Amino acid sequence: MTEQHNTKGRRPTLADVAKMAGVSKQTASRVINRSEHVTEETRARVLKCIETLGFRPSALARQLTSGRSYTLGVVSNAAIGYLTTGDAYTGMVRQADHLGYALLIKEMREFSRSSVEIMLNHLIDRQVDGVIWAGPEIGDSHAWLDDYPVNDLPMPLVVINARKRGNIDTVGFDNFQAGKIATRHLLSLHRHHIGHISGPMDRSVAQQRVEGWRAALAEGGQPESGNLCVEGDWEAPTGGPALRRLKEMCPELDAVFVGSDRMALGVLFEARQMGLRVPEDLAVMGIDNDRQSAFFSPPLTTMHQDTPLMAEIALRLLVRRICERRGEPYPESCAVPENPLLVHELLVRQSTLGVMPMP
Amino acid sequence: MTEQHNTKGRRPTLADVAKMAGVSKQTASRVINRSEHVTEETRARVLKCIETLGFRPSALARQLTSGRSYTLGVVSNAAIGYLTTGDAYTGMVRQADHLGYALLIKEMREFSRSSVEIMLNHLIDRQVDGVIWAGPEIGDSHAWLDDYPVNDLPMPLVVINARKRGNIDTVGFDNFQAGKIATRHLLSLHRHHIGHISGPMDRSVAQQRVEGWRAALAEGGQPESGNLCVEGDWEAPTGGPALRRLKEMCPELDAVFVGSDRMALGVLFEARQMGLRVPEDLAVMGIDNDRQSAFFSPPLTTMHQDTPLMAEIALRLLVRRICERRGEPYPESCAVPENPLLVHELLVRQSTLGVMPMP
DNA sequence: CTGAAAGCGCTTACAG
DNA sequence: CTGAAAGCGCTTACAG
Repeated sequence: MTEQHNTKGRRPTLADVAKMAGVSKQTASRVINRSEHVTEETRARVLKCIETLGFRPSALARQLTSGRSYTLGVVSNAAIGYLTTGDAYTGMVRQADHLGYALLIKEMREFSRSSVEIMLNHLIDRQVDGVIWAGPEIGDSHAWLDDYPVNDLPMPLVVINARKRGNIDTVGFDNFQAGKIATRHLLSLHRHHIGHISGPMDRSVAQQRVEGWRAALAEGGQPESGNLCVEGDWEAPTGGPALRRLKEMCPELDAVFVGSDRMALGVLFEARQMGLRVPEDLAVMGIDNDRQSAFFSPPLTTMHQDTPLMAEIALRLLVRRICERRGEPYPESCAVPENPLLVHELLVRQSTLGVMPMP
Repeated sequence: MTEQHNTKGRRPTLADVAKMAGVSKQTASRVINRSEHVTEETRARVLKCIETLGFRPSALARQLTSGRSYTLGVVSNAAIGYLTTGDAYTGMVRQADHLGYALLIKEMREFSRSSVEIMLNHLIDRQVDGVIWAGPEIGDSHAWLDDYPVNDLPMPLVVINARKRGNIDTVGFDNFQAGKIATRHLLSLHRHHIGHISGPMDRSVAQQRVEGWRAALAEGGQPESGNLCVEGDWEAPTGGPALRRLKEMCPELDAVFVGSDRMALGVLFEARQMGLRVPEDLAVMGIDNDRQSAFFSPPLTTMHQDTPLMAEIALRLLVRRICERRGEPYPESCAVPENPLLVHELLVRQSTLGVMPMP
């Protein structure tokens, strides 16, 4: 049975155990917390009582007295972070479970200073041991970090998916580098008019990918292509119209680096409508490596992004910080670098290469 | 500032407020909890002290004494439920936020009776107000519900994404009906060899979709097609091989109802390889309405499934149950039906219809 | 090794 | 309308 009840009809408490075992609550507590200083005999007796009473300590009471909740706050923005957030949850939940923490999920829609404070206060009031700030960086959504005394917070905080700032722990991808590598790949195919379809330009991720693309163009001696940029919204429907705009701007367009695989799907769709052969007339590559892009038509060259891994690393870093603050040793698995910047991996498929991969 | 400190250097407590205002803790508490029985004058004085001290009540202490945590436990299986779970989170987080609850996420990998009990005990120990059992039904993962005294749990529980059983609150989709409607659509196109590619057959969702497909075939006078079923794993890579199998089993195959949009993408890919025209030679339809399927090649006919909505409804039902147990009125928005069974919507696109939708 | 006391920060009866 | 006391179920010093 899940619930044992004592004579009073409530859950058994430590006091019940102590009474039954004929010891003090303190000693019973020692047994539960595996303290050394208990006779083997006493321990056995107490354990037996715990067993027969079906006693389990109240996590709440423990949290209140010990100041440790084994709960991590996750602040996200489900409405906007949608896909990436979903993938990130996978990694965080898995790792939290592994390290013995529960995740307390809260959502934010608005990023004013006062909203941020309300959110942090909520988490402080619930005494979470640490916080992962997981909403995507939109406009100045993360500006508060610049002048907020983050180190005065009662718990450590790790930011994911945002630009690095100051000495605030941040875990994310090197989107600048990713944009560069993607564009270099297109350059290596001897394309001379390499356009870009970006995500929303108020997103730091989108900005960094654009910057990487421009840097590679300059490096490759084609800085003039740097104007061939049209803004999308990450989703498939904006891919097609953006492609048409690019074609208008530059009829010789022979390659496009698309800021997300989803928009790239829209581009491939529109290219077909326009009678453009991919990759012969137009090389197309995406970024993110959605799990379906290998089956696009043609299969999409992209940059693989391991979002669950990123989230796992963020969680480990957070646990490391928690332990450090309390002067405890941290689990070996939490020995991650201080400011990990993950890299995407180039995945070449038919949409740029034009030959079938081996079956 | 987030943190105000009293002279002792800790967060101010109710006692600090009471002392400063020259009232009892009880009265201070009344002000915080908006009790009627306080003089306007006293209230003002206490509020002022709260303000200057920067006092905020400890959520933990309140939970311990009031027996209410405004936290909902969500038990999922991120590793397996991946996409659906991600979409469901979106709805749950949004609705929880709206109703003033936080979500405590826990993951399960294994579904033995003892694992289930450990999980429930964890949640009980943390005094969650209610639980959403969100892992997908795999094999006998939900068998424990058949003989578990769910009503003896200290909190209400709502199951999503699983077969309805007994008087346990369940929220989900009518996958049987969805399979039927999908197949009827193919029948209406005068297809005579309608195959099916299912999800993993140990999943109740996959089973129900198969059953719906068979029921429609029987109803349409083509029961013999009921053998044309090949099992996939929900993901794109299994779609192609499954299509080849079906073609071997029945060279006249002229339509296929695919158990997920992702597998359907694999099917479309393979159909191209095989030189089959879609929909002329083979009508293809999926189910789920992934956000990209409108841009497949050709755009995929599918059944729209509003997973976030399902999750929202589950959360509302749970909050309703919580309030009912405590004899409190529940928010108007929580007046959902007792056992909502959501329906998919048929979305006809080119992969079955063969004409371009209006632009 | 073990225990009596105080405390975590609130709320819930019970009085007045 | 207001308050003194007890209690929620533990843990943390402090003694012995």
